[in-house]
Amino acid sequence: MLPGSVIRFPVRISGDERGTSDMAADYTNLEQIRLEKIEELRAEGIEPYPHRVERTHTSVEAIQAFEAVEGDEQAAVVQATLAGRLRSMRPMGKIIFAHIEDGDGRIQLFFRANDIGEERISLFNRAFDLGDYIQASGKMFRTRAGEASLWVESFRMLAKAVTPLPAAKDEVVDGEVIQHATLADPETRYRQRYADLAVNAEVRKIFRKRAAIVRALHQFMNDHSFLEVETPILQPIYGGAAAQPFVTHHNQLKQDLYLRISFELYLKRLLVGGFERVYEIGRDFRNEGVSFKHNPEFTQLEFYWAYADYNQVMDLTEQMLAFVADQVIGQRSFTYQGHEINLNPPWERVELRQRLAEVTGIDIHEHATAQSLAAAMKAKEMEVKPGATRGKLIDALIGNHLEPNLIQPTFLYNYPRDISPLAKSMPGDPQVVERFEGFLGGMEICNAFTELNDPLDQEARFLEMGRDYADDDEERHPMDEDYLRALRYGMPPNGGFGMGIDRLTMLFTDQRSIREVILFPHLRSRE
RNA sequence: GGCCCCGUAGCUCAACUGGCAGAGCAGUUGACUCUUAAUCAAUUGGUUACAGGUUCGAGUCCUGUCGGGGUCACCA
Repeated sequence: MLPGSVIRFPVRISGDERGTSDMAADYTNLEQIRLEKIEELRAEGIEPYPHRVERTHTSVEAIQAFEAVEGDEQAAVVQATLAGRLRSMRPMGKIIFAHIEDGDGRIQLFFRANDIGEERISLFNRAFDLGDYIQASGKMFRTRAGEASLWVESFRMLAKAVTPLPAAKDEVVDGEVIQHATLADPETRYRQRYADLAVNAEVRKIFRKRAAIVRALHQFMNDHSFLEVETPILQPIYGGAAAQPFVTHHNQLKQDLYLRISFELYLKRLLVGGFERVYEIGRDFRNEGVSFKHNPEFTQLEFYWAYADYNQVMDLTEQMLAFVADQVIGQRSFTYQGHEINLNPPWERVELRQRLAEVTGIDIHEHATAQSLAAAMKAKEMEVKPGATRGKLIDALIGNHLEPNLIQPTFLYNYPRDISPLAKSMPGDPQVVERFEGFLGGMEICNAFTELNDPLDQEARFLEMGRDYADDDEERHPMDEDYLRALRYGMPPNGGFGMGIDRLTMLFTDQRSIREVILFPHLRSRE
């Protein structure tokens, strides 16, 4: 908070004032009761939000330490101070069983009036609620029911929760927490992700796995001598992909800027500068519709590899995903939406033209123009968007007829030139470029090509885009003069690669919606 | 943006063709010294997303708005 800035304190509303102020929180009955408990604690000289914690063990550490010496008469008892959030309470008169949850897991606490006095038992029952953070000290032991637990000698409040967690009850069976009537409404789960995470352990698992995936990718790239770099998110000219950008504005410079739609053009400038292998993992922003596989901001890995071509990039892609699988799930195969997917190299490699002919009966080689291809598609009763370029028609064929059925790892290669303005043409066939896309689980997850490093050809491609795309087509690539200047200094032959990390995470976590693998997915604002 | 579905207690869900808005869990009160979805008894809690309309009567039917989900378009 900056000095001098205005801080607005929420005001507690009661009685007739309820609902008349737009500034204060509106407390529910349940919250009112807990606010009263806070006052009660303070009245008894207990601070409900103390500064310091004296944790000695996490839940898992305490149980492990206990089990290591359990049954050994000579060994010292395990004394532990634990901290965590109250997740269950089972008071039985003058004893209480409760579970707290910490970052590692759950552990049971056992309170007995004989040890801590009826006063403390009563305080716990009166003023402590599910969701509160507490600290408890005592000795580890095993209950008659067989659960390693903490026999509490003292406890204190660490942070009182005002709002109850949106969960009813949990059951632990064989170490797995089974949720009974927990927070399920997707809207609330995404808008209040903190509550979702607090209550749904399997959601936390998804994001741990996501972190493991990103970690594995960093490790793989670093191990293969790729230099991690950071390039601008705010760009005066956007490029590197066919997408609409977000526009923002720099006040002092009086300049409009775009949020990047890809890293490509900046990373390739670095190859001009002499780095041979560079990569970046970061956020792209695309001003487009949202869907189960599109979020306005998403995470990508891009790398550029000097002296390699798209065939070598295909090989590296196979190794990379096998490595990620090994690191993250310890095996090469996993289930995605009921399909068994195996990431063992090699992937199926099939030429785009051949697979399109097999599936649709249309040989794109026989249709050199958009008109001809559109006619062939119409003859098969396929929908054809008026004004689409040949490349866009082919793209539609891929999306509608190939992609959904590409469940097992598959590379489609050799793409039409006009939707690949940054890829190098095939020797002897200028209408086809050395480009491939990788598919998994019916989704495209990566895109790569032998990068175009001929500055004159690149300039021609930019001009082609300008000619073939209508002035108001927002996907039209703007001419990037500075990028062309960079290419004129000479860029080594190289293979480039881009992969969506969100979609990869969907696959590894068996999630159908991208919102399940993004902590705070974009939602329309309320009102 | 088009079309379809949805929005009821803190959470999960009921409420037949329009007829007194309910349950489980959570909460509150009480009982209970090895429970673990603890149990038992009692009990609080609602502008049925919002704004209109039709009707003697609307959670239910109609119109609009807001939000979500799905799908198509767009798009990786």
